[in-house]
Amino acid sequence: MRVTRDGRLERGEQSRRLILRRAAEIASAEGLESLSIGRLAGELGLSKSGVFALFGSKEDLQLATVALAQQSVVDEVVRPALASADPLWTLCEGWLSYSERRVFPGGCFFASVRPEFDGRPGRVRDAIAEAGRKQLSLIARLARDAGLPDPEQLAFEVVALLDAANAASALYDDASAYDRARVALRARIAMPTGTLSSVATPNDTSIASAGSSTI
Amino acid sequence: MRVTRDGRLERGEQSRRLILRRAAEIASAEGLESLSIGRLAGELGLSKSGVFALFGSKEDLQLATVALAQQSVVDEVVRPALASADPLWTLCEGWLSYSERRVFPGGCFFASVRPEFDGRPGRVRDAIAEAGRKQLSLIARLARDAGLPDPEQLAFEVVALLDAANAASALYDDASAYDRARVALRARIAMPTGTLSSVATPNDTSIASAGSSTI
DNA sequence: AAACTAGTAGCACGATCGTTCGTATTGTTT
DNA sequence: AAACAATACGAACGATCGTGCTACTAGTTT
Repeated sequence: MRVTRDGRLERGEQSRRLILRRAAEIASAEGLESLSIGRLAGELGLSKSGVFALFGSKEDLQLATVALAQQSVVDEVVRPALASADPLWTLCEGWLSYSERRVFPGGCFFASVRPEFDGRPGRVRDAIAEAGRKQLSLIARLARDAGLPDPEQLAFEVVALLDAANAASALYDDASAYDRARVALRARIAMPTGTLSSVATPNDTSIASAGSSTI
Repeated sequence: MRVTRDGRLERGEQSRRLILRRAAEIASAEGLESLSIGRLAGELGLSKSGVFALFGSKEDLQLATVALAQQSVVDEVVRPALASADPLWTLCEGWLSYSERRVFPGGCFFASVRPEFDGRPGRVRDAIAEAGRKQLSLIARLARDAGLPDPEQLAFEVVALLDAANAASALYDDASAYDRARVALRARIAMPTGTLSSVATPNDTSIASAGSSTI
């Protein structure tokens, strides 16, 4: 048994994190295919073969990038929402803020890479689709918990509004799209006016355990 | 003055059409950057330099591809809608059908290429953004003509639903997304039940004159 | 101290990229 | 007939792509 972490693995993980952070930035702005190993190495001052060896293949690098983005959304949006008093609204508002604050420079990572891969089969497409399905089912579950009618239909409409705000802000540099989305969302989701309860039980279900096998 | 068309130009236009049709197919499924001149030439049995010479540069090829896709949407969706009795609903239904029928194999061409270019400045991005703005303003105008309140807000929501249906069907192979969009659209747009009037005056305004300088 | 392991770099490979050049072919104009 | 114009091709360019191989360094295990 070892009481201290392996320094080599630790160094590797740190390098992977550095690379993946940059990879997610590039992918959110220009797509997962514009993400080249040589470019990553050049921008980070590393060797091409070194970056390659840390992931084994380009596809595995893309998969790890998707996993990082997913984890980022779970940590910064999903978990706080699940711990709030009005999870559905908090999730929507948190997601809009997440896109608006440009945590990734191109806005929502998944909105950027989705059209690129929805046409070609493979593990990357499957990972992206799985993330989207989780988002949809989570919203539907929260809508059902909130007693709203036809939760699946509502989830579809909510995701549509979120994505539209992200797309419009990215393409037109028009931040008012977020307000349009908020207006539409408010009309469909009951929103608390004066309740402020930041403490709640963070009951993590299946959502929080997502994509950590590669990193 | 010439009474007959120049045979050389005619041959060139035909080649350009052949190439652009294929280019739009590839781009709608895999993106405008996965569109390589060599690949186009190989799949069509042409020479790489020949394809290149017909457009002058890769960027001009991409611009011409965008223009072709835009013209296709105008011809198959916008024009029939403007000539119908209920333009707004006909536009939405026609657009959904256009995506669902897979006129382009990847679904909506613009939904596929938008995220790829919304992060990098250039003429291609400008062309895509301009097409999106035209779509938005057309829907808003039709909503205003129909007497619906807050046309700009409605246009935002309509486009959101259209895009979401297209995205879901492409990523999940789930055709029911189109029905979800129809349900949501029906709730927001008055739809005629028994009126059938296929004849109307096709008053083309600014929409029909789009993107024909390159071809 | 020796054996082993994970990360990192250098170099080279075949393939493909966009682009350029020279040239042949075909159609139009004079 | 000659001069010109547009399409089309083949070959080659420099650059970049993903990947494989070899060697070196640093950290762990025996």
